[in-house]
Amino acid sequence: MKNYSRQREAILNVLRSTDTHPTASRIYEMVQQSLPNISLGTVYRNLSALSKSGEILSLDVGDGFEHFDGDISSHAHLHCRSCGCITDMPLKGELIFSAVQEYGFSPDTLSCVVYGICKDCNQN
Amino acid sequence: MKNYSRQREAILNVLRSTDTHPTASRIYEMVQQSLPNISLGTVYRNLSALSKSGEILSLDVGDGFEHFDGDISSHAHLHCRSCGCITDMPLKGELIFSAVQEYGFSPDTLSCVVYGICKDCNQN
DNA sequence: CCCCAAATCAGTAATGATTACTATTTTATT
DNA sequence: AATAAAATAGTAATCATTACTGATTTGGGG
Repeated sequence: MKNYSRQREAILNVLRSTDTHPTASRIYEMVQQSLPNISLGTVYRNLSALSKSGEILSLDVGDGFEHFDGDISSHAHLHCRSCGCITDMPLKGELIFSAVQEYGFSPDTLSCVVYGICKDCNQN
Repeated sequence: MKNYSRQREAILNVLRSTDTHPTASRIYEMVQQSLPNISLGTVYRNLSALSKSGEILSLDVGDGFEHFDGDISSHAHLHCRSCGCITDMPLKGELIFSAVQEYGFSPDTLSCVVYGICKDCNQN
């Protein structure tokens, strides 16, 4: 049996059933629908544990909030300076990873954030 | 005449004469050597202005601190999980930028952070 | 089924990087 | 020199995140 608490399962479920990149407090709100008594500290603690174990990704786009991503496949993030949205884009990390190794650096994770204006904001 | 204050000039000089990626409070310490009475708020305000105007880069590696970079040429950052150092690596952004545009996204800045273990930490 | 120890929790308090505020000083122009 | 606008030093406030504490849950024997 997995050594997961109900709380941790619920957090993981929330993250795996969205393609948004919610913050801790947004995740807190979403998990409250199935576990009304969960505490914010529990959300933070489990997000930290899941991130450390590699089951989820932590993402920092410089807006003052830590964002989380249940999709750990290799992809880049497009962050809109206007509306703040974060969208995914496939990205092969091999090229960058091999270049990195020439520096004696052993890579484990790649975080690629492109800043700009998203499609919707461009049209409005 | 540039509408730069002495304080802003000093901050820019500090950033352009190092290849480290200092935090605001480290920059504060460094600038104090030439301007002992500068205040931390002034450092933050000018870093924010310089970053907005594109003269410097703001960099977030997820260690809880905002880092700043006086080198605005296209390059990736290698962040060591062991010692916390940040080193530069040349990176052509064209490939990623052109892919991004297929999403209707207008890119202006690319932030690429590779996490792992640096050369020195690998040897110790 | 019951006990126990380890893990996790809910709730709250503390932390600390960053931002906001205010009275003063500097700067640019006339 | 006078004036108005901009920037500053110093301090107070903000708020996302982390730490803490006593209670609850969990799993493994006996």
